[in-house]
Amino acid sequence: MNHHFSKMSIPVNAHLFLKDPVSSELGIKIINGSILLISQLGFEKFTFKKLAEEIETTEASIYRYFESKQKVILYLINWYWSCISFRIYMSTQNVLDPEDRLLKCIHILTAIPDPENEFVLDNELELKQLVINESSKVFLTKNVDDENKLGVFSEYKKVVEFVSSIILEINPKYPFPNMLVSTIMEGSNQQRFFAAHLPRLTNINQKDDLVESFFTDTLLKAIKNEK
Amino acid sequence: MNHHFSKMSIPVNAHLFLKDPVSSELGIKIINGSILLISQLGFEKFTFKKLAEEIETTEASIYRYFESKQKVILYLINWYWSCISFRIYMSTQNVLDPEDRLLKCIHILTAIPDPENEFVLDNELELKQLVINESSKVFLTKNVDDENKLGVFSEYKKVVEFVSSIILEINPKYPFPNMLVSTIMEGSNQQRFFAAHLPRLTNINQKDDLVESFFTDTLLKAIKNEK
DNA sequence: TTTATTTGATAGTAATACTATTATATTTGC
DNA sequence: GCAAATATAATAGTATTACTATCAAATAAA
Repeated sequence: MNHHFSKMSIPVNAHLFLKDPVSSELGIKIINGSILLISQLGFEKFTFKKLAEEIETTEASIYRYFESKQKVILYLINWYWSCISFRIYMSTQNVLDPEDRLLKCIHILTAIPDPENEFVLDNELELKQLVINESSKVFLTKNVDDENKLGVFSEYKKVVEFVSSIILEINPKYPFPNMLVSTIMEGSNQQRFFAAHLPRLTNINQKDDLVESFFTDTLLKAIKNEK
Repeated sequence: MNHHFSKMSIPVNAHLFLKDPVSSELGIKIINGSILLISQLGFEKFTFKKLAEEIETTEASIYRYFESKQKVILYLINWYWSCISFRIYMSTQNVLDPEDRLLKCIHILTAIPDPENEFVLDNELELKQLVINESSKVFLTKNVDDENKLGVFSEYKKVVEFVSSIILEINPKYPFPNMLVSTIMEGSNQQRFFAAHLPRLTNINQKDDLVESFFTDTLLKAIKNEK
């Protein structure tokens, strides 16, 4: 199942663009070109000049959509988290047992979705890879506080709080729900990066993907048992 | 207890500098100036020109010690992990019970050390803050693989493997020791960043520092219980 | 005190991250 | 169908960055 980027109304914070890129052909080309080039070059070496060449337009035209390359990557990451949020909503809606709901969330947060069997939006897999490789850089700047004021991270926070509330439903006395969830969300991406580049930091082998099992195991033990 | 940077023989990978900065006055000024400026400006806005102004030398002179600003920050982070490694070695040496040893490690990895009561090297606290704010950016580049080949991350890996081996001593069947340790090492820094800038992602309040308790709790539950 | 070695001063370059201006298409409203 | 609005392209320009190169002056080692 594949759904079109432009057709899905995944909301993205309007402070991130000057002109809504999904509103025009060129805008869509900017988005798709950015995903491609950031993945290829890494965010540091990604420039609007190279992007302009790639999609056959000019730097000046791109600047009419996005104020800076930081805003572009923030836009993409924002879109990705909106997308995760949407998937979590879809897959927990009709699930009564909170533990089942929690497992669905952990799956969405930690696994690489399988387009054969799962609902996957267009561009979602490429974006996940981009988030794994680049997203921390965007958090860890002197601008976080300003960007946070603009609501750039609210989608992310909503996910954390939604999953945390399920944890509290299961164990109302668990003292660290948000820390646990944000650790899992960031940790699972980090472990995938380590698996690819610094495998001695992980226990991941070629055969099976242990990321989801590890975090599921850790989470369930953490919230269930009293010390 | 405070010990001098230059006097301690904390080893740093020799591929990271052109000329050993601890071997000269200017070299030490480059290190200390870098710590200061990277903390103030963030790594992105840190430049050798600004550093040269700060420590009253020239860009060209700095380039005789370090090939690039990336190498400088890698040097600092490398030094930090050497330092952690040294502290872990010191504080576990004479501890027989593996669980006690593990708790000491987790303390060193997750807590902000207290210079009143603990052995703390000169610059260590500033460097810890720098690692919290900047270190992920240095991992997450297209150069990781090359840097990894030069052994830049070996100190980090050694810590992971040392702590993992204690976990396996306690529970030889635990399947994810390295993942657990690296998640804790990165996660604790990340949680401190979140606490300072995106507090809704954590459960940290002003009064007490929950980072160590959270990770200790999670770790002990993870390795002790069978599902 | 000669000779290395280290540092300083200065210059230069290609690339980056923009801003500004003007011209040319394209769309839309009437 | 045409003027008016809007979107895009083409081009130029700027300050800063991340270096490299050269040469002279200061300092330390033999």
